[in-house]
Amino acid sequence: MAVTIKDVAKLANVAPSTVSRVIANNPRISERTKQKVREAMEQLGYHPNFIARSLANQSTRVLGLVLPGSASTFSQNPFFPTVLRGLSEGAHEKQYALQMTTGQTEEEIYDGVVQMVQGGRVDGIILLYSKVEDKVMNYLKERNFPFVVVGKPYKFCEEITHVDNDNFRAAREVTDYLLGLGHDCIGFIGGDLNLVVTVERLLGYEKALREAGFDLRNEYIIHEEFLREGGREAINELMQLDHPPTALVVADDLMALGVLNTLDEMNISVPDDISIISFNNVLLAEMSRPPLTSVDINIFHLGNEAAKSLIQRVENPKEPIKRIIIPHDIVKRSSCSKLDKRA
Amino acid sequence: MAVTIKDVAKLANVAPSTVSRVIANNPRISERTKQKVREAMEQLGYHPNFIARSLANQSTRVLGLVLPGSASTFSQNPFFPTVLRGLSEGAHEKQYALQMTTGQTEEEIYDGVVQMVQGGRVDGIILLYSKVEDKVMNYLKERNFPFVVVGKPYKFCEEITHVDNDNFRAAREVTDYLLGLGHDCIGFIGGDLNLVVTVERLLGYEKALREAGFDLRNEYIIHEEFLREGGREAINELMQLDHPPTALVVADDLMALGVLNTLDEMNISVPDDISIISFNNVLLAEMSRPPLTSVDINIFHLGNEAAKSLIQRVENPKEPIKRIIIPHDIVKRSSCSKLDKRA
DNA sequence: AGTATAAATGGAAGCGCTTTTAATTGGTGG
DNA sequence: CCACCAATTAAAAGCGCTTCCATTTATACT
Repeated sequence: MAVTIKDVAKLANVAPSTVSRVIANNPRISERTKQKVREAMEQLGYHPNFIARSLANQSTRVLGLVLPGSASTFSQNPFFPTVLRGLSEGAHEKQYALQMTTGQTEEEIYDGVVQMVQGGRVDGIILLYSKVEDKVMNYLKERNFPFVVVGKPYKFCEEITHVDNDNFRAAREVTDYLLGLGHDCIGFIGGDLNLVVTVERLLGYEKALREAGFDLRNEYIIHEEFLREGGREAINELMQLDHPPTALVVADDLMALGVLNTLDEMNISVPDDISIISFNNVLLAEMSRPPLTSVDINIFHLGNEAAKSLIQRVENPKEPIKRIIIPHDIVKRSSCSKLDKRA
Repeated sequence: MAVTIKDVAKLANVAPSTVSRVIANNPRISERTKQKVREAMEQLGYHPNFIARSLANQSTRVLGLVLPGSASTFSQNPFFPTVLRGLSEGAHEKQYALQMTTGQTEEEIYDGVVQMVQGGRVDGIILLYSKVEDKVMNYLKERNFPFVVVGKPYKFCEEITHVDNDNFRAAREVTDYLLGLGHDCIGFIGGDLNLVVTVERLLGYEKALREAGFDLRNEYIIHEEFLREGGREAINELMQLDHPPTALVVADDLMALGVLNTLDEMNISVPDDISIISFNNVLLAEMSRPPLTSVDINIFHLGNEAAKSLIQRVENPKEPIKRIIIPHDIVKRSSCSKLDKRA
């Protein structure tokens, strides 16, 4: 059995309560006693037991993380480790630990969250995704358990603290940018429509086109998590149209890489034949050929702010609901060019 | 305050201890009582408090995860989310949760581990890297705290349960493969030499060359975490040699992508001018141009087995030390070709 | 000196659960 | 009809810590 507060107390000739106060650096204990107790702790190699402390305090200093189901893009997308780093640093600063739910199906994940919450394992929860109808989010909201979402909640946006980019605006800007380059046939390739981020980006794209006076063409919009096989055909179809798009807005760098790849096979050159702009600006955006023009969404900050604001909320339940928008910016590389009007 | 075991006991008209036994499904409780108690639990929406249980049991059912420092490759490498998925599924099966240490510097990470261990936060620890001299590993080994490492421990390999690929052999096979394609000038591009995996792969490469009767040429070996700028120059230098290599063994897909990119800029064609083979076979290996021939190391299994064997160890301290080798296989795509001897 | 007051520390209860030990019950067989 | 045993269930202690309340000790002020 490890050394406990009692052992320290005995050695230092004080009461356990005094030792506890020394740990908390309670001002009601004299410096002399503190010193004495600290020496005893040192000597015995004492480390406070977190579990016992948690039980007494009714607080664990642990934040729960909920990842989207395993099958999703996440499992290979560098987005993930990067937010995690942000979260991790934010949590560490305030001495919080991170714990993840594990589970493959949606149901398993939900159960995991319930366990975390009702089992008192965590003080707060971070949702690393935002889906259109999400059981987990509803549950947390109903119980009024402290949580933040990374992304924009589908509903009750004003009532849920979240940190997100302005994806709508970003998509508009990006589309405008392509428009500005002279493109008038612009396609959109997005991910899972159940994810709010996809929806937002799509809406921004549509808005920009409409504002510029263009009709939306359904054939120009492709949805799928088609990082692999699926993509090939989709792109193929797209390029077989009478007026194939001369530019594409792609909702994610990893997807864009797939698109790049497929286009190359089809002998379509980027950016000469078609321009591509994508989102996230992960490392590989810079390593692809051509390097991708991509919207840097500041993934690290997304995570970092999420952790920080959750902790605030946990430590002060009266903390008001917040919506934190992380700025984005377009990093121009070589995947977009002016439309050559000769065609 | 949440509903406790006492509330349930009161409602069911039994003692708290009985409720506890019902939770554990203790055979000493009659079916009739169990039923009664379960109904009460249901009615009150009772969920056991994990913290209290952990305190009483001296066991948390939480596994600690130690990631390499944030600056490392990890933060953008899809390796990470994939092992995590493997770990996560392995842990979930046995109802364990995962908790991460957070910390940027090596010192911070070490402190985090000590907190986890001495603070009784976790029952076991998984090291997601293996460095040449690792304070954390030494600490865990010394304390005889249950842990496994993903990768091969630098020292005490026989005394530490670990799960790894046979990277030495894989590198040899890969090099032999290139040799078999007629290449006789083969370069090696590796990551951080402090990581055991880099060393192993390098050794395998060297061994293969020596066995084939070639001298090792230092100019052919590049080390750096040069995913970005650094890489450019290194490759440049390499290709300026009198006899530039006609094939490269690259220690990681992400690196290989960078290399591919740089070579393209230099107008060197893969695989016509130079063949490339890399490791890990993450998704982007398949999405690069040309698609990379890569060693699939079964990242998911690496994580999965790590979780499973740690849990075994935790639940049975007498469990013998194990070394688990996950099989690898070379996935041939289009980045390697026979050497054209015309040159 | 004597009491009021503040400062410092000790004692004990309690956080929610498990587990050991004790008590109760209902059958059995002599 | 009662001692005796197995089967159930209850009571209480304990996990290591915090914190409320009580007690002691030092300091100040009449």
